[in-house]
Amino acid sequence: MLKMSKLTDYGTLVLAQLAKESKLSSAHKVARATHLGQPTVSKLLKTLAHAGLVISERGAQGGYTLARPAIEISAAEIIDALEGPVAITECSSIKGHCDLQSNCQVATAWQKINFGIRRALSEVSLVDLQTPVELLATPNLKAYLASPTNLKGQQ
Amino acid sequence: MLKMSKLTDYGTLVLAQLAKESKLSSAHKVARATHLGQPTVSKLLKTLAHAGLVISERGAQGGYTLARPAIEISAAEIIDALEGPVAITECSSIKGHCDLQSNCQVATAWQKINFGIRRALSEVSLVDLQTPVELLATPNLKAYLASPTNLKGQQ
DNA sequence: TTCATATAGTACCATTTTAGTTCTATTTAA
DNA sequence: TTAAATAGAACTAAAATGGTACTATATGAA
Repeated sequence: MLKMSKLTDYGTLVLAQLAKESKLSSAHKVARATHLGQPTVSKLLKTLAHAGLVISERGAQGGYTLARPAIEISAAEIIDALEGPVAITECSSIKGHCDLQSNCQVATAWQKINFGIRRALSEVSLVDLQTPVELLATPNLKAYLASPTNLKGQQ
Repeated sequence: MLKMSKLTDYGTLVLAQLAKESKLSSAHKVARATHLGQPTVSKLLKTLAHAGLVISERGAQGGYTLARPAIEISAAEIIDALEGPVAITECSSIKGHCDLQSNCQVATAWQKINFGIRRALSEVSLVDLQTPVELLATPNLKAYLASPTNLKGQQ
């Protein structure tokens, strides 16, 4: 699976909808536009507000708006906000806190892969997510693993 | 979280252990070497055998061995075997099968990202996972999204 | 002032997924 | 014949997920 939860998927829709509006949008309005349930949208927006990705205004005529321009909101931040930090294995988030640690030969590489994916996601913005793209080429993780000094050429 | 399950993590340990042995190893032996529970290892090996990553031999003196050299077993295959196909969003695995499809502005990009991560994982082998690496550089997904024609230079 | 609108926060529940175990059947070498 | 070993299915407990409900609070406007 290695997949996002539905809520993260929905959250991206919600953020994309907010990106279209310049003014405050209420949860109700966003729900209508995205065809998602209003309570669900409300919950998502609360979480996103808590994470600092959206700003809320309470009271009548209140609502939500993006805290930053869409170009400055990354895919990694969206996932972080709605699912907690990206961690492909459990022990990659908390170093040296695993019973198997002393016997585990493979943790390090999974951690590196996790880190690579995370950084990759941090370079994709909400704008990128909204824009249909023709083709996504393959990031060559294996080449990176084999020859880390190649990094500069890739940036 | 975007993380693997514990079992996939364990499965990698199991495969790494098999890679160390030239002969058949029983589930019991692998369990001892990896410090995992024997029933759990047994279940993992059955699944891995079903996926074709290991070969089993029944009866006394039976056991498991890698179906292919470790260099030819990819991280993507391991995840596929133990968790099903990698799919960062639900609708990325089954095209055009989503209620929100007509309203969903962002599905495509997530699908592309998913595809990129999947391909990246397919280029990391079990050998890479066993070998400690110094640094994993960042695959530049955003650059790929922006200029897909850059692909050739990366391979 | 009052009220309708709207977010904040928490708690809750049903469903699904996950992790792990157990049991029976079958195979095979000694 | 028997012990060792995998095959396969079923089962259970615990955790995560998706969604809802409820109370409290803030604010603009009649």
